[in-house]
Amino acid sequence: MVETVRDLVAGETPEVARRLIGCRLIHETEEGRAVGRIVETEAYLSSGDPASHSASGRTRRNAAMFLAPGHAYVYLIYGVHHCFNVVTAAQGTGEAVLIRALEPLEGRSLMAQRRGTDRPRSLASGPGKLVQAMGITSECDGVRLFRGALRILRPERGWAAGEILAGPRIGIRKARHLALRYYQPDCQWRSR
DNA sequence: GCAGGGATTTTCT
DNA sequence: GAAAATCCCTGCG
Repeated sequence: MVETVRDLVAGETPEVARRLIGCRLIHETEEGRAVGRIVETEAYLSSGDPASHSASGRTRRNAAMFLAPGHAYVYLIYGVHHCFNVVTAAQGTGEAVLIRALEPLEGRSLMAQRRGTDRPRSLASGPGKLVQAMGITSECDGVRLFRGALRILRPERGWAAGEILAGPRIGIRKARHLALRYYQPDCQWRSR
């Protein structure tokens, strides 16, 4: 039985990706507090996964991916957007779970302000969107997600996940045959 | 509703 | 030189 977030993120990465669905991501800043429920994730592994940033070793960008489980890995993609990951596996391994979409729970007006839109479905339905909505920046790269301003909470007591499916990851060319994306088919808040 | 293209950093070939 | 774990705007139906 998983009791804490620390336990949760220390397991096998694909299993962690599945278990993060339903957990909440919270960020408290001077602007206010924003909370979202994780509804879509992707696992990135350290071996047999050429799509993973850790596939060709450690660089300055991916260094946080090699920290202990429960750290954040935030990186810039396409030179424009940032993506948020939860580091998994043992320190030095290089595995993580990309958070792809959130259901906005608290601070929706703050999210709308940060996103520049009032459309609820556009607030956090994509990895770049949720980073913007939550006010996550590159300064969050490498922070621990247990007790700080940015942290993960387990699902509320009594909350139950619906059906969770695994399928190909989005936006990659390599390793398309691996079913490492986890999502709820009936969820209106996922990216697609 | 859908296709196409631009923005712009990091890394690898 | 090109591709990449993306998003938004435009143009066209």
